[in-house]
Amino acid sequence: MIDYAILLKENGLKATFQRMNILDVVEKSGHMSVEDIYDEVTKVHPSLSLATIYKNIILMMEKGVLVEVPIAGKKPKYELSKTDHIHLICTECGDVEDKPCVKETDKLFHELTEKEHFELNMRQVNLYGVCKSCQVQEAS
Amino acid sequence: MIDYAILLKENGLKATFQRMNILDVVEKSGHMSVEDIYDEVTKVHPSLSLATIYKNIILMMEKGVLVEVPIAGKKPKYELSKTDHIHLICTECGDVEDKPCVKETDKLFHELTEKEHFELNMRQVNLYGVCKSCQVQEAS
DNA sequence: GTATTTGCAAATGATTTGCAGTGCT
DNA sequence: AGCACTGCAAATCATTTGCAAATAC
Repeated sequence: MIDYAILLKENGLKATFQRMNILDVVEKSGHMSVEDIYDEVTKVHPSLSLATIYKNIILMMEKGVLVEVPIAGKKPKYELSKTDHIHLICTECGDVEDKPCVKETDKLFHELTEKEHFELNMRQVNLYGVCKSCQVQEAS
Repeated sequence: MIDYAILLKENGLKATFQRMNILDVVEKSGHMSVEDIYDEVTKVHPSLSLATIYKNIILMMEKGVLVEVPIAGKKPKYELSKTDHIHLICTECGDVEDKPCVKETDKLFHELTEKEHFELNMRQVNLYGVCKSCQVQEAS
């Protein structure tokens, strides 16, 4: 369990009820769109406005608390900043799952960018396909 | 030089002047946003409407002629469908460059998804950082 | 107490849609 | 000739902004 108040203050942001709620639902679900966040948070905190969510996503991204996960053909999702990982994205149900980064892959990316004199700051690996449970449903 | 008329017909689309112009500018530039495409194409074909670009991007994506490249914090870009590759994305100038896929990486992704019983259809690897020429400019 | 943040409502911007006219095959 | 495609204008949807009231520290 993460202490969002500390996380926010460490990053120079006031620990408001709204922000802690946003982080809470994002952490629980893993990956959420703006709409998803709004729907979830308003269950607990019905007066929270969409504008506040937009403002805070931008702010928390600037401070490095949240990261945007862009997805081909869909609205982006947001996740808490964490160690590098791979996204398995189901094109049927839209679910996003994290998998630990493969060490060798990492090394290859570094070699590639070094050769190009490209200063590498962030990696995003998206693997699109059909997840196990959607395959089962298709079969029926 | 690609024959866009054939490419379109092979994919069940009529070879209109507009579509060929869109494919032409995308192929030349490599990666373009909707806005970029509009600006370029209207130089040659001033009456082409934004609506037509939107409609055709969607259609050509459905037919597998174009692919969307989602980019964290920016509008997506579009590219011609081609063999798998890695994107080096400069966060300064926005430029996107293709690099050939690393074979070992590919294998690792397959192993990972097989273990998960995830049916892998498409990979997108985005490496974000600062390109060589932007580093030079920053130094000055 | 003060600076930040929130929520509302309005403004902007991006994308989509409907439809009459046009063009590909 | 016939159906698919285009371009326009209007409609819709997503995101941003300005500002007065509320809140964290």
